[in-house]
Amino acid sequence: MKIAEVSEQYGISPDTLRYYERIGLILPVNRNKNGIRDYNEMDVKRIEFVRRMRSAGLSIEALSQYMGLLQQGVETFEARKKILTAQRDLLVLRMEEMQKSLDMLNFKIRIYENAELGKDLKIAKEKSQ
Amino acid sequence: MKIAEVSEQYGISPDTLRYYERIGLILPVNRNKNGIRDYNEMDVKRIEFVRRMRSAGLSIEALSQYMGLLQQGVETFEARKKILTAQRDLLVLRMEEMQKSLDMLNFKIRIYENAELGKDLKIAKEKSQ
DNA sequence: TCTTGACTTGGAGTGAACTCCAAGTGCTAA
DNA sequence: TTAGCACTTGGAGTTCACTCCAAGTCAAGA
Repeated sequence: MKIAEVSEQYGISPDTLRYYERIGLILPVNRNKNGIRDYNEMDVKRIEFVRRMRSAGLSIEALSQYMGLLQQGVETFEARKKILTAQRDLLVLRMEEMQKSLDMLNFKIRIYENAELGKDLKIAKEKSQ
Repeated sequence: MKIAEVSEQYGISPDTLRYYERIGLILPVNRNKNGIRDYNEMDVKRIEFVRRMRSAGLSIEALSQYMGLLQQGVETFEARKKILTAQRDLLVLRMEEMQKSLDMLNFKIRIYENAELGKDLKIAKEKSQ
């Protein structure tokens, strides 16, 4: 799979994909005889994971750490789990915060709706007189 | 209320509070005779709102727009509601994305937990022989 | 054969949101 | 009255995460 296809499939620009490789967030991708990147299934799976996690707000730093450990075999299991659970806990906190903000937004929106209703009622009242 | 107290209370640095004022995200705050900012209840309420919304990921741009309209009286009700509902919808989308990421994270964590369990079982098995 | 287009590289540039800094002012406590 | 501290300002610097650029290579199609 070439960079353009991967880019298309996951909505990550080729520049970003190369950037991820450059900073070590994803492993160096195999090249064909012309030096063109040829992403294999494993690469693509990892990119999918990274995309998901980035879209949830995980930092590149945390992901880089995790992806690094992935390369170092079974003895890093515990460390990997630690990173993932820490990130999971952070994510849950962020979501709780967001829920509070959502409630606040909905509350305010309801106020605007009621205000409109009030206006309508006033208009209706005026018309009825 | 002085800037240090507001900063303390909402976990926003004095620099950030001044920055918000500078870019028009919050109104110019009244000063005492020495030119020191003296936040009133209204200021503080707005700061609280901004903090909540920023922590949920709303952009400063969207918030600035909204805060601007707040200053322009009743005829901006509709526009304000529009901004808030648009932001609410964005927020809901983000939260849905995050939920998917959370599911994925939990799934991976469970794998690590099971792997550990497997290791334990293997050890137990070795011991029993 | 020539052009087109996708790719390569290293490095520079961008935008959002802060964060820091230097120089200065003015209350307060010793 | 002098030291210390919290504040003021405008502007510069930082961080994160891309995003763009110039110059070059290569292969396939007209």
